[in-house]
Amino acid sequence: MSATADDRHPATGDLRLTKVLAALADPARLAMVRTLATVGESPCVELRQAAGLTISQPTFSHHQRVLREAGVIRERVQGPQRILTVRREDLDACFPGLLAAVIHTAEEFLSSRRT
Amino acid sequence: MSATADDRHPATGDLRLTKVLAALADPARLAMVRTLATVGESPCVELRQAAGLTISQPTFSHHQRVLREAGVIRERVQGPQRILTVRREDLDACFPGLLAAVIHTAEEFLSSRRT
DNA sequence: CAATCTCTACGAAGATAGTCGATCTGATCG
DNA sequence: CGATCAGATCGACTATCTTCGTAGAGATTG
Repeated sequence: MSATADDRHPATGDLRLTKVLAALADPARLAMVRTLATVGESPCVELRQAAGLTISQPTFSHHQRVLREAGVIRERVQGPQRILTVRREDLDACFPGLLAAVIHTAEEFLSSRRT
Repeated sequence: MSATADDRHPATGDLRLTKVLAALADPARLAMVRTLATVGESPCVELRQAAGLTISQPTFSHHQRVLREAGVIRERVQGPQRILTVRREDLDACFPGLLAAVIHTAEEFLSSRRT
């Protein structure tokens, strides 16, 4: 409906809260988003390492897809690799405060060892 | 570990973000929480109506259980019925801003007809 | 005690999600 | 072109979730 849609990423106006929450309601994906929000942007391989995930590459790719289709992250092709970023502005526009709350809590997770 | 646990409700310190997000990542449960946050408290039957849910009574009871076990709502026995409330303080203590973000968005949902 | 009202608990059936190994595509570099 | 590196896609398997009808448990009312 609005901008940003390119067949792989949902438009900003098409984001749905239940989908975003479902996308974030997984330890692996939460770690991905939290790490991505911290480092700004990152290609898949590096993110998988940086997030400390021990999952297989196809599984990572699956989670990446869930996050992308929910509108949480964006993919940018750069040479042979995909650069991932969090769709901060779009998420803040649709669900004000949500991302901040999730990320802030997620950071506390790191230090308090709760998952 | 901390207070509030009574075998049915998790203690405040035991709340997990992924569980809370998963509990909220369902249209029916989201409607329950949003409505409950608005009316303050309500027994099951009234909440089911107020939230505009067309699900069966056992299904409602199931969702109610998911929310309770995630620590999102609290049940208080009053005569033959259970009074439900949102665990605002506990949620705000563990995940600052999360509940507000979800509820605020949910209210916009009502008027903009997006689900 | 019987009836009723409010919910819980118990399967069961169908759908969805997470995981992986194997394979494929697409870009880059000799 | 051949090799390689970065990911995507394809089944397949398992586990969990959603939903319901039926039945049960606890409180209140006659």
